[in-house]
Order: sequence, then C-alpha cells, then structure tokens
Amino acid sequence: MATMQQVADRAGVSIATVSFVVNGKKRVSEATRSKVTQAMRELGYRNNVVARALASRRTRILALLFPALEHRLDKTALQFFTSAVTRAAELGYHLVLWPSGTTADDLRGLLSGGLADGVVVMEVSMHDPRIDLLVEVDAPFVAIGRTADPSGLPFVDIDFERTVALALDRLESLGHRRVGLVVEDLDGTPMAEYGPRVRTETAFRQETQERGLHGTVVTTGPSAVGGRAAARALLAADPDVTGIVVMQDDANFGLVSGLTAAGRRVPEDVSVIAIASSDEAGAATEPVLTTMNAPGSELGRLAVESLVDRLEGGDQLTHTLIPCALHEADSTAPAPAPCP
Amino acid sequence: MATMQQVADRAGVSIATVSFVVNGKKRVSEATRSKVTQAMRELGYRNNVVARALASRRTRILALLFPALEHRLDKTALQFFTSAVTRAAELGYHLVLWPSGTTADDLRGLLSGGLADGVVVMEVSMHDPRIDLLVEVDAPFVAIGRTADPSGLPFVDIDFERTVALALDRLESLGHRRVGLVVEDLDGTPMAEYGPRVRTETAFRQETQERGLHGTVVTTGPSAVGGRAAARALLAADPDVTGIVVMQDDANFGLVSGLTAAGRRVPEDVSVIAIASSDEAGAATEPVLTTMNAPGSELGRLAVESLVDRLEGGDQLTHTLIPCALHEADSTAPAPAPCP
DNA sequence: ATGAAAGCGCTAACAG
DNA sequence: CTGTTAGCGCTTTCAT
Repeated sequence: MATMQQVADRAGVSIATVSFVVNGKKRVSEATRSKVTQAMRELGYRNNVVARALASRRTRILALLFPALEHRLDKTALQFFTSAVTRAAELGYHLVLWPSGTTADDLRGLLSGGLADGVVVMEVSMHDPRIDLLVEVDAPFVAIGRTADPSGLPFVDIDFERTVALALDRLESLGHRRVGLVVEDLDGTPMAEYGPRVRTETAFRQETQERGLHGTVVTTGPSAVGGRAAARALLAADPDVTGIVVMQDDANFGLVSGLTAAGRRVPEDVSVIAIASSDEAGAATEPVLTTMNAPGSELGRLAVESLVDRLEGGDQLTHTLIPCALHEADSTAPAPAPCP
Repeated sequence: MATMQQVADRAGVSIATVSFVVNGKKRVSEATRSKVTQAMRELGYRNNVVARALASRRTRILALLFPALEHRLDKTALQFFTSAVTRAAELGYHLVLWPSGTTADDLRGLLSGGLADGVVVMEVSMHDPRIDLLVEVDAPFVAIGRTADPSGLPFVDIDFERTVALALDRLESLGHRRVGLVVEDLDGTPMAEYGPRVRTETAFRQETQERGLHGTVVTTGPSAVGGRAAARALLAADPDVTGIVVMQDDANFGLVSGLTAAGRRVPEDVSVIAIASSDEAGAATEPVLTTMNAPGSELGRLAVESLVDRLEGGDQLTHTLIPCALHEADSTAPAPAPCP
C-alpha cells in the first residue's frame, strides 16, 4: 500500500498538504489539489484508517450494540440497521454491528480500547444495565428505545403510547368496544422487561380504561402456533371481542387462522391491526392486515445524526418519539363492517 | 486512559517489558510480571487497540460480510454468527458484522484501509462478485457457502447434496415413492443464484431420478401464505405426493396448514421434513415437524478457525462440508404411517 | 530477562 | 496556501 508520504513525494508537495486534500480540513489551491489527487490515483492510494485513528483519536467507527444472542434481527431491526448504516456513511462514519456481550468489560474494551467513537444501543429494556454502564463510563451513545426513566438520556424510540392510541382510535371509529391486545410472551427471558412490550401493554390498559372500552391482554409465542393459541386464549377470555391489536408479526398468520378456526371472519367479524409492523408483514396473512408500520428508517437516521452531532461537539439531548404510521390494508376483500 | 508508558513508570520497568507481559510474546520473570500487572490494575489500564494495530499492522478484527439489505439475519445465520463471534474471541479476535456493500470500493476500503485483517463471507451465491474481488485483491477470507466452482477457494458449507440424500433416505424408508421439494422463490431477486437453493434443487432432481422416485419441485414465498400456496401448487402438480422436503422455515406452518386444508393429514397421509432448519422451527407447526438441523454453530467455528489459521501463517485450504443432522419430531401424535 | 530506540502512517499545531 | 515537526500509543528488533 502506498503511504501518504509516497503520494507527497510523487506530487512534489509535503505530506501535510496531502493530508489536507485527503480530509479537506484546510483550503488547498486547485493546482496542487489536482497534482495530489493525480498522484493518489496513480499510486492507488488508500487512507490508512488505523493510522488516522491513532493520530486523530477518532476511529470514525460507530458500534451498534445488538444482543444477538437473545433477539434475532427481525425486519424492523434490519430496516433500522440499514438506515443507520447509510446515514453514518453519509456523515463519514462506519456503523458496524458489534456482537459484544452485555458485560461491563466487553463494553469498556470497546470504548476505552479506542475502537469505537460512539455507540448505538438497540433493544433496550426498562432497566438496562448497558445504559447504566454507558452513563457510568461517560461514553457517547444514543439509545433506540428507552429505559423506565430516560429523562436525562439521549434516545429515539417508537411512540408506543401514541401508536396504541391511534390503533384504538381506528377500532373505535369502526364501532368496536371490546378490544384485545396480543403481545409477545417474554416472561422468564432476559427480555422480560423489553420496553416495547411493557409500554404497549401499559398504554393499552390505560387507554382502554379511559375510553371505557373493554380491554383484554393475552401473550403469544413467536410463531404461527403461538398466534393460534393466542386467538384461543383471547376468545376464551372475551368471546365477544371484535377488535384486536397485535404486536408480534410472527404470530399474525396464526392469530388470523385461529380466529377463523373459531368461526370469526376477519375482517367481517373481527378487526385485526398489527402494530410496530410493516406492509410486508401485513401482507403475509390471509386476508391482508391493516398495519401500523414501525418507523425503522427514520429512527435509524435520527439516532445516527444525534450521535454524530454529539461526537462533533453538539450538546442537544435528543428525545425523539415517532408513532407507527397507519397503513390501511389495500383489501379487495370485504371492508371491515362496523361492529354489530 | 492510562498509557503503557504510565504503567511502565509506575511499575518501575520499561515500556517494552509492559508490552511483553500484555501480549505474552516474551518470557518475563514472575517478579516483574506481578509488578506490572499490579500497576495495570491500579491504573485501570486498557490496551489501546488502535495503537497496537498500527504498530503491529494487525487489527485483530475480522469482518463478517453480510448482505443485510437483501437477506435478513435468520435463525441459522444468527447461530452461525454467534458461534463465529465466540470462537473469534477465544482466538483473540473481534468479529463484527460489516454492512459495507458489495461494491469493490467498499471492500477495498475495508481491507486496504487496514481495518480488518480478514473477511468471512456469508450468503454466497453461485456466481458471487464479492468472492471474485477478494481473490483479486488477495485478501484473507473464508466463505460460508460455495460458488459454482470453489475448488481453489477456502470454504465451509452445508453439505446440501448429502442432506437431500439423507432426507430422501428417510422418506424412502417410510415407503414414500412420490416426493416433493419446496424451496424459496428467489427468481428475479439478487439472490436468484443463492447456493443453498440451487444445490438443493439440483440434488433433489438428480437423487429422485437415480432412485426412481417421482419428484416434484415447487417454490414458495417467505411466509405462511407462501407455504399454503406451495401446498396447493404441489398437490396440483402431483396429487399423489406423500413425502415432502421443505427448505424455507417461514413457510412451514403454511405448508402444513395448506396440506391439512386440502384434506391431507400430517403425518398420517403426508410426511414433511424440514431441512436446513432447527428444532425450534420444527416445533413451530402443528404437528411438530421432523427437521434436519443446519450445522450453524459448527460452520461458524470452523470458518473462524480456518481464517485465523491462514492469518497466522497456515496454508491449509479448508474445504469442509457438513450435512444437516436429522432430528426426529418427538411427537406424541400418530407416527408417520408407511405409505399405503 | 530487561531496556533503548526506531518506527507504524497519519494529524494538527505552528511557522512561514 | 504550503511545509516542518512533534507526537498518537504501541510493537519489535537489537543490545545489554
């Protein structure tokens, strides 16, 4: 590999000048600039990231902390990831998925070792030790998701409270008064306090009560079989339920087929709306479901922007909440009838 | 952060000595060693990865290239990933998921820029430009999966040919003579030439012919709805089919429910075996399916071992193929009856 | 067994 | 606008 010095020699300038044209931190005359770029091209020069990092004390690497062992990278997470990667690249950073565990030492190594400039934390639970640690070591970070009390911490998150309210608005507008919520069963797993699930359930209970709706909550396993069981459980708990909010895409198909098996037509007898979902997930059932799409791309972009801003001296404390956006099932099937 | 020099001062030794105890490349007397470790502990010393990388010209970072945009990280891939991460850590390396695109420039930057010592390539297709590029720039790499002609390249992969043979062995032993294969429909996507799908289909066609079985191949979309459609398509193509091999976990549930809807009981009338799958995926249908489990963990471990070996001077050309292992559905349901 | 010293390739004052 | 130069923190001969 050609070094910067070699480029400088070839272009007949000093190494500092080359450095300046490479990272554009200082004005360089058009003449010398083109001599330099020319030399770079001829030598196939590539900036040595490691040397640059050592000298500048910034690696321009952002680590995305993802608990791969407990949680798989589903579609929403992936959307988030790719959008974050893209935005990071635009801002001159690399965003890599860092599998390092939750342990203090792993994290310390990552940051104190000087490998990453900052950290994006995903899949945050209500009491998340990683967040505590990041605060403790005073690391630049931004969370996707919130702990129970995130007031002093930078985060972006889905506005679950608002999303639930919007979902209930829709069900109410269709005339439904007896509604159910289906969320993932996380008890006993390390994700038991998983924010989205807790917040959604809390919001659902509160909203239904305030609106005078009859609300029932059931949990589901992460598969079509789980969805079927959830349908049975929900109908057992409230045989007259006519509106359902589900937040577990993997269970959608089973939920609908379970309802059908129990003699409820969807959407004629029961309206189902999938939240924190996607068009694609909604299209994976028969009939197609109305969804409220997770704002994965926006969150990814905003998270990176917030983190980079902080790394470059900004001092805004980002607190961004975005609700899922309603996407009506573009159904050629019968429209959901108002509740009898 | 404490530097190595500070540790040296505190321990009353030279910086070189500290370096030697940190990376154990030279013998150090027990006495000085403990003085040094003591000083390190007191200062909370952490090796600066960047400086070390610059001086040693090795980052000890391995990049896992994963086309996140085209393919989501499913359970098998995740298993592979975590196992690779673990083995890498044991060998003193970090393994990160590198989202950098497929472009030559991305890859060149990653390697020539000096950020990663080596590369693990996942989700290889039969003609994979990334492999060509890695060969061209002479980068240390290992592939999970094979191109059409991988003879000179290091790889580990599932032995799809053998897996198909084993699956057919089982179906034959149950008496089935008319069998079907369900694979993901990838036509028109960037993954059209995806190795697993191509190899499995080819092996299936060839094996069924050699064995004198009646074989039918249908494709499926990536969901329960897709599985249902596949069931219909398969029964339309061969109403007398009694044994099915499926390689698309997302479609399992729909496949079974589609068969059931068409009046075929599983497993009494039709035996279904899911390949490149997992216990968990097999358990996500009613009834539970027999699976042939993808050897994700073994492959992850072996891939990393092979790559690290090469980085440290080894010259073995790894060519490892492992078939999926049969896992009988531990069914309390009726046993699959021999074919009538 | 330990230490001195010469870099690794680049950045960023500072000087001109 | 361009060049000089002192590091960044660590590894690694080569002496001692």
